[in-house]
Amino acid sequence: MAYSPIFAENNSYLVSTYSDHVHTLPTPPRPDQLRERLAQAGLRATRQRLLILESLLVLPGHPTAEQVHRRVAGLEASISLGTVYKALDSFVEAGLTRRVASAEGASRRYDADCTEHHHLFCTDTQEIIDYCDPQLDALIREFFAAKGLQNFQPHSFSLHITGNKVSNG
Amino acid sequence: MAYSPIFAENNSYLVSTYSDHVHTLPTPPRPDQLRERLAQAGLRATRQRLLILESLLVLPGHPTAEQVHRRVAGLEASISLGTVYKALDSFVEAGLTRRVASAEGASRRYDADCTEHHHLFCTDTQEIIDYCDPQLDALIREFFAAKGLQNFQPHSFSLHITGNKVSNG
DNA sequence: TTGGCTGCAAACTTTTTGCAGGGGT
DNA sequence: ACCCCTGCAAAAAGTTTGCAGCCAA
Repeated sequence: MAYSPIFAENNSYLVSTYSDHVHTLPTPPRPDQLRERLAQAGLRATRQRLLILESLLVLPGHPTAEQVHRRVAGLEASISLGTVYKALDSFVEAGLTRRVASAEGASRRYDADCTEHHHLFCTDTQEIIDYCDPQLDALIREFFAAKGLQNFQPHSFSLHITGNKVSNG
Repeated sequence: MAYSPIFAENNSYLVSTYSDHVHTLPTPPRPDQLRERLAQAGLRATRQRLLILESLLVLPGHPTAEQVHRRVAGLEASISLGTVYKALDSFVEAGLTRRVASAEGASRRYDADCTEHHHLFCTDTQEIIDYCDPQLDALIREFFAAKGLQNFQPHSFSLHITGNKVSNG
């Protein structure tokens, strides 16, 4: 069973990573890797941005700007929430980060993982769980390759699976 | 080709209905049908709620509270935006309405269609297009029936397809 | 050195809340 | 008649913006 432990961020949403194939807990990336990613995106590697990007990669799940700010502020006392918003906007524009589609919750959520993946929404706990499955990806791509969509060219697919965790599935 | 005309609501998102199988433009429901739906949900059929529910069903796509309010206010001069919010909350809680997951846009969007369907996100026009395909539903359900998810019981699936409209797909 | 980035604070948008009064059942 | 629902307005929550100064390239 590939199921990660659950992390709590205050009393907000719980998030974890769920994959039938690989299970990778976020590994804190090395500073030079962060610099590299920022440089490739054409963004300056300031202290703040390094911490913001690292937080995005490290924080379990799909943090809000507020949550990113909380973590960064813990490491670097005086960072402004406005800076976090501006940085996240830049990241999204540069393709470094995605905004996550979610129906619940007031705040926008961000995901540093720009690779294709799916989401499990637990109705009980409000968790948003990442789900990776190349087999499923292939199935969907084959379906649309065979069937096609008139007048629409699909680029990426993300399946939203709503349900709830059970003790034994 | 089953492709509906596109509707504009001011200069906000364009929305239309897209289905490979059936193409139904929202038909204004009869008042007694609206009453029925509210009664079944255990909600009082006030003038305001009838108009709000009707607007949800009639407005093309996935309107925000603001958009619902604009339409209702056009028919019933003095309705409060707060009332729209409260009513929509009740509807969601009663299962009459869903909140739509979306990454873009500041405001929450609502969908009176609680049947299972999927969404096309056009990166060019920002449209959110409904997509119905029982064949796709079956494919996904079969996949998870066969493969299963450990520790998770799926209830519903919604595929988010990002791409863009083309003149000839 | 220079222009992008930061901090701060004000403004703005969206959503929630409290309460008195009205209308559905 | 009861009490859920509405209107109003204030407040809370979330996000954007403007500008002076700073710092990465």
